[in-house]
Amino acid sequence: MSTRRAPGSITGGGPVLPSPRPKQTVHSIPDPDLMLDPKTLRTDLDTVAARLATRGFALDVEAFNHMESERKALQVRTQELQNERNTRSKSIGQAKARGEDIEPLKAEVGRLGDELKACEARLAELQQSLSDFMMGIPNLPHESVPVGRDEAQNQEVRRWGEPRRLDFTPLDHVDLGAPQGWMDFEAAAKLSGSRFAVLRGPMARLHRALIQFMLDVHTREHGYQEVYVPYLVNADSLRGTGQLPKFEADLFRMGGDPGYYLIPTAEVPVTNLARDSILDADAMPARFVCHTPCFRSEAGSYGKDTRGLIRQHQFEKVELVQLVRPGESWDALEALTGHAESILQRLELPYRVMALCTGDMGFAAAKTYDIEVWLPAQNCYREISSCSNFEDFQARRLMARCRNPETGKPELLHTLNGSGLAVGRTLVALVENGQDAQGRIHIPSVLQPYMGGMTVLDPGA
RNA sequence: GGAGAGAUGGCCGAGUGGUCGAAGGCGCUCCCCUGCUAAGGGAGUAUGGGUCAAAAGCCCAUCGAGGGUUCGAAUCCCUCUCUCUCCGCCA
Repeated sequence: MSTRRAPGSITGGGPVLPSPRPKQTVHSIPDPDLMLDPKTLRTDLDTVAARLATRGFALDVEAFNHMESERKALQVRTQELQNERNTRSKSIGQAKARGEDIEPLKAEVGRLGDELKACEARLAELQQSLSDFMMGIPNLPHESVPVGRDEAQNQEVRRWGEPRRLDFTPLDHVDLGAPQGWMDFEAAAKLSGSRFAVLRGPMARLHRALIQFMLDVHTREHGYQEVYVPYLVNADSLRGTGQLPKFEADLFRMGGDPGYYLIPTAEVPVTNLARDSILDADAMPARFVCHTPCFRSEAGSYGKDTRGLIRQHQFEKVELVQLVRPGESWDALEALTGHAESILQRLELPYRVMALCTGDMGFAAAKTYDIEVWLPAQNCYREISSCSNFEDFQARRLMARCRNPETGKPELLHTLNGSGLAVGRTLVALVENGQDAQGRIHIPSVLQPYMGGMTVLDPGA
């Protein structure tokens, strides 16, 4: 994952684990793992192209049509040949059982095999190209998404809280934390390099308190089930949520054979819980909350946010993930965004909610709200959470389905996720918004129980 | 890390080259019978894909994954993954 959006979503649901129950297999003739619905693509290509254009994605309609018509002809022919081989082989078996001479029959079917092999090979190749092509197509934006080219066209949806009026010049979190040794970037640079941090004493505790607080709110009040997951995942999982193949440069990859990747967000392991499975309707809206470290290479962000905790190779995040029935995901997105907002409200941190425009959304999202928190030292709002509905885009890659209780048939579920919240950035906001003229940092009351009753971080104490 | 065993449908479990997408049992659904309950009888019960405007139908694929042998593979060969047992080591 990179700097910007990562897929995420939320949906309502009891704190019930999906009971994955694997099952699956597909193959032989590779079914392309697609992102958009292949049927829509075939039947309504022009509309799709037009909607993608609003995101600045130029769909090569001609290339698609070309591959698709060839695929169709080839697949039909291949299946015909397979059918013929099957029936003839079957009759050979019967002839043999009757004690007839089967040599001539064998020779005949053998000839058939050559064409079949060629067809299968070409079809596999073509399916692969088609799959690669489709894997590169981003999701269709929802109609409510503002059309725009970049960040500047994002729309503010609402604002909560008033930035505090200060009668002194606010310090940023580095100036507030580093002199005390609460934040130590030099030590981190020695241990690892740039874009790492060491926290000490009360700051480390405050950081931990935030995590506990967020998990408690989401599990107790918002109906999420807490999950603990691996921080190293395989390539299949990253493909499922869309980080691969396009964004490999944003990831840390481990050496060795399995080639594990460090997770860039808990979205990857948590959403992949549903991979290759069919969830029962009664498990259905499934809501998960998960605290993990996140690792991002931040390739291409040289010189950006180099100071402080804002952009790190390693940071903690509490992630909200929802798996919902299609048709419920838009309500779920609003709910999930509200769950993330409620953390900021309780922490008394002013924020605003932005609807990302078509050009600024992540690859897999149908719609994304960014929540931006007020940072007095920067005198602006900065992203602290990104909440997205992916509809069935991720689910199609994941083969994540749920059973429709009416029809009894499996159907693709919808995935959502959002940060609830990014812990490092929340710490930054807390420190900067909570400062006073003496450089003390006031702890919001909801956090005090997690700090042993401490009400203030005092550099003099 | 060493030694061995295994992976089949929602579950259990047959199946070592041919009519097996897969016996049988369990579970589940529907129907019949039965004044409740219990018992009994019958039918159905995987997933993905193609063709089609769509449905039906037809067809293809799937017995952990990938490759190979063969006219034909759940069954034979190779590679990989995962699970279990024992030993060692560790948190």
